[in-house]
Amino acid sequence: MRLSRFHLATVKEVPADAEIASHRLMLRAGMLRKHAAGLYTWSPLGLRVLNKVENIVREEMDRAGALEMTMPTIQPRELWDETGRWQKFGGQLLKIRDRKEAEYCYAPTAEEVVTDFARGELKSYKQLPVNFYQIQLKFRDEIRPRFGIMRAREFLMKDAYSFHIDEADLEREYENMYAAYARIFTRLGLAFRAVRADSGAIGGSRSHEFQVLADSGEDAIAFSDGSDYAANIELAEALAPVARGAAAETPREVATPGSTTCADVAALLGIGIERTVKSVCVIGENGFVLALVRGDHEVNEVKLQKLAGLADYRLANEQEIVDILGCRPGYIGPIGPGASAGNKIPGVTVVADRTVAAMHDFVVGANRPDAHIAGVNWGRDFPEADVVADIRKVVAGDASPDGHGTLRIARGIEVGHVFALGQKYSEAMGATVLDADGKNRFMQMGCYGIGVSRIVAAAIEQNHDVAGIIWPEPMAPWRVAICMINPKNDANVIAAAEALYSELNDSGIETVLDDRGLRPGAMFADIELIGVPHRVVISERGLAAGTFEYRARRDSEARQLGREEVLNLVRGG
RNA sequence: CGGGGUGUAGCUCAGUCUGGUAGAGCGCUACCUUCGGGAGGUAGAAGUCGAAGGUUCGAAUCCUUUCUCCCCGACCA
Repeated sequence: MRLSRFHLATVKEVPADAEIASHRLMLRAGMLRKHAAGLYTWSPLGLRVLNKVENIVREEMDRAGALEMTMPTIQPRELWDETGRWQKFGGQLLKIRDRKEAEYCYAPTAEEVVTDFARGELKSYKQLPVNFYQIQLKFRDEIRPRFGIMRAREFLMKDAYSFHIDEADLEREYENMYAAYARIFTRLGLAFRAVRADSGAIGGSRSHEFQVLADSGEDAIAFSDGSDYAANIELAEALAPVARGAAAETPREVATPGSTTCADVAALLGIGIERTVKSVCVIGENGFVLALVRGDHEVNEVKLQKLAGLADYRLANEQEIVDILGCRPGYIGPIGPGASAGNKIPGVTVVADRTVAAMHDFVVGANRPDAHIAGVNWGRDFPEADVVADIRKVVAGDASPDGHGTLRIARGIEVGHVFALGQKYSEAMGATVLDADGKNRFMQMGCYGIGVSRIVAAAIEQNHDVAGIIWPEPMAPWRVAICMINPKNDANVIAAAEALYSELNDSGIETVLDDRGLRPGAMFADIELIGVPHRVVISERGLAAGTFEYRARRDSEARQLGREEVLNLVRGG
């Protein structure tokens, strides 16, 4: 490609609200232009990169035996009613009507359509297993699109769906896809980690997310320093602590005016925050629930949702708290007015984190303004909790759930997800095949997603410097850039550049020739910003000395080298 | 969904409080000088000031309505 014929549209300034590196750099490099919240045009430069990612994903999916196809982006309501997801998917589902007022949605995913396809096509176990996939735009009406293409509303996704006669074969394909994903992200040159993920209310057998490690990631992941354990923090188990210690103190009310947080109370009393307990008020199916975690811990919403009656819980508002506990937030606790073992607070279910259930001689809110009670103990000063469960987020330093090592916390960008669905969709939609005994059986299903467009942003988060993007070679728009210095002054510069350009392209190395006639500084700035891995500079000076200048994007200095040396470097990678 | 902010030239933003008829930098066009790290000069083109309504002799500026985009927030009591 000659840059004079390409639409390279770099800019120096970007909107102040582009906050993370990948968003800023994609805008500055002219890869993206926004039209509305979460809706972007991919420029020719952006698309070159996106296509690189897409092709690697396609190659590895094909290699893993999956079959590419394409399904409609506009999908009829009837199919979504079969699984109940027309309602359950919520506000992220974009619903539209045609001229006859018939209802459709723009696909956020394609389980319904692929299952509809499969139940029509697949009649015998002999046709199984099979794995269908597509690479296609999806639309999810995100509450808050942000970070450019990282969390856009319209995005490019590879979605695959596999069908099996039994769980064992689903398990085999799950492993197959897991391995294919690892190959894809390795080939793309990304630092990633596969982590156990929440399988949600769907109740599938297993689920793993592939997370690209980056401080700007929206997900938190926990991993052990002593084993290969890694999980999304939503899922990571906090191990049950050792048995509760014996009560040593007696309860005493302490005045804590203005101290509404555990940290405030601990500081006021001169004790460690790990001796305080935090009370969170939520409303579940069966009414008011007081969830207790240690003062320095946080409630894990996903874990809490899994408890009976809390699937659709919400936080209580201040009025509800006052009505039930007779006290405003800040001084809430599990102790009723009488402070005795038999004294339950009417209408309140107490759910204690396992860590809290093992505490003794601790501090809780008094359910009276400006007061806490210190030195309290379970079963003596108030009843044992109605439910004891793991409801807290793990923190760095917790023991690893597999018993080996301690946990650390890192941030990640979810770029892939593999999921064993089981029979959720095949049952809901009646997708059966005849087995070897001539009996109808619901197919076992798996689904496997990759955020193709998100990978582009994630790669930039991991690979950039002050000058711009540093593409991993497999996704670079071009492998080599040739820059000419003052070509107008010396026809030999043009001749040498053209010759090298032809030779590289002819040998299959994607090369861009900067023939725009810019001054060197502007030219170098552009080539660095768009992240081309190898740069060759051809100048009158260099030709006189019989050398080209070579610099890899990650190098700090350029080198003057002979033509053959440059060719070897550029080819060798 | 709640709270806050924003909208002026292709881009980034001043100007709005205190009403008087449109500005800067970058980019773009032409020419001159430059030419190894985003050059300098000269001359230009370019905006129904988000939209609608109102107040006023006069509105980017004040008032009302509405839309857009952005940020913060479930909350840790």
